[in-house]
Amino acid sequence: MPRAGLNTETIVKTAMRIADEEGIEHLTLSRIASEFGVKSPSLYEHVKGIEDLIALLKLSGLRLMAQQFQRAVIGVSGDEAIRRLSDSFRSFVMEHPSIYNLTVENSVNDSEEIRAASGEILDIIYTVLRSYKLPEQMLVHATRYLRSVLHGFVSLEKSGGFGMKEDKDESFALIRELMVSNIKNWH
Amino acid sequence: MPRAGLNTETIVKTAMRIADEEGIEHLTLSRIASEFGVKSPSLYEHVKGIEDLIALLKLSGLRLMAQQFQRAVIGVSGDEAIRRLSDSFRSFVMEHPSIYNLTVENSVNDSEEIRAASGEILDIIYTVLRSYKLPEQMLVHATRYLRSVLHGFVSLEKSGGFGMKEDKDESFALIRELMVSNIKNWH
DNA sequence: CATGTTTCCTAATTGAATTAGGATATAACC
DNA sequence: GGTTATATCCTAATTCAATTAGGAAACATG
Repeated sequence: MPRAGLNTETIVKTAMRIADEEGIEHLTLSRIASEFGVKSPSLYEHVKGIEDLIALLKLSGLRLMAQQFQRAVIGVSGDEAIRRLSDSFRSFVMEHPSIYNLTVENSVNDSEEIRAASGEILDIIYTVLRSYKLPEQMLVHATRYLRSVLHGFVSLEKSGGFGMKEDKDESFALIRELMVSNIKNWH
Repeated sequence: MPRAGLNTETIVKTAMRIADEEGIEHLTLSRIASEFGVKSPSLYEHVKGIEDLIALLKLSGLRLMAQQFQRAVIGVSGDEAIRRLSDSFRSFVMEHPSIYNLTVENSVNDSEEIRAASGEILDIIYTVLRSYKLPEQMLVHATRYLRSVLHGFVSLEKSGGFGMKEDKDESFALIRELMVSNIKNWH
């Protein structure tokens, strides 16, 4: 019987798809293996185990997020950069609900690579907000505010916390503009 | 050998403690059973299974939250009510990090009781914001804004997303006042 | 104290994660 | 092409959590 041609990258990609489409609770090594027509022990040649795989998913998610945010703010700054970043943030979470959840949890066990990718994302936000010339300490608070609003909105939206009625796009647009105004007039 | 005197309520309480103190990933029926000096099958006399228990935890958490929010805003209104609600929100999440996570996820499988408890919490927020006399549609947006900021801040704080440096209490106080101001001047 | 019910038990099943060790496909080299 | 080495995948077996079946003894009730 020929080999399946597995490798770490394809396993991570497939795992990401399963997690986002079917929910992280359905992500098992057996489930992934069956996707490739192999048995679960075969995966251990390519990933150390389920925890290692989850860490790889998290890293992959963080890097993808950093890339998308980076692209979103290329060539723009100030209010428009906040808008682009916000929309990009929301899109990422819509597209990768389960992976996004992984990226939010910080742990003392996180690898250097994961820390670096997280840091990169944070740097993008800082860079965007730095153009507003706030004092350094206020920059920290403003960044926390921006992150809180974005994370809060999209995770509540994702988890069905906003109910059916009333347009969520409208809420988001409104809140996004409120944020822009707040940061512009930060005191 | 005498009986352990188990009942649904004490099991839920113990489960809540284990989840919040040790993390939801350590919450197993065996772990709970060992806490009472019994074996895991014994628990099935009192809860239908682990999923049922989680649902009970969620309901219990929602009711506790509703109660604490209710108490926090008794006798106050307007800006001060927003402040009390915000602080109460943050305290709850600090005290019950794992249970809070359960309360955030909405599901089509949620029982009527869970929906009712969720609705009660939402009603408290609506009541607080209603005193600002916004048009009904804006009330929806403003509520979503308030919930986003609170949920966003406390979950990022809880997950270690804000790093070590800079005082988080100060960030929270600042952001809370910004929220108050935004709602007061909602346009 | 006799009886019925409830509570807790042991034993057994299922499914996921994991490890050990083996077979063979593929690669590397002569 | 043939030989050898390595990598990839396998089966078999272990552990642990959840669950179910069925039994025994505690407790409540009269």
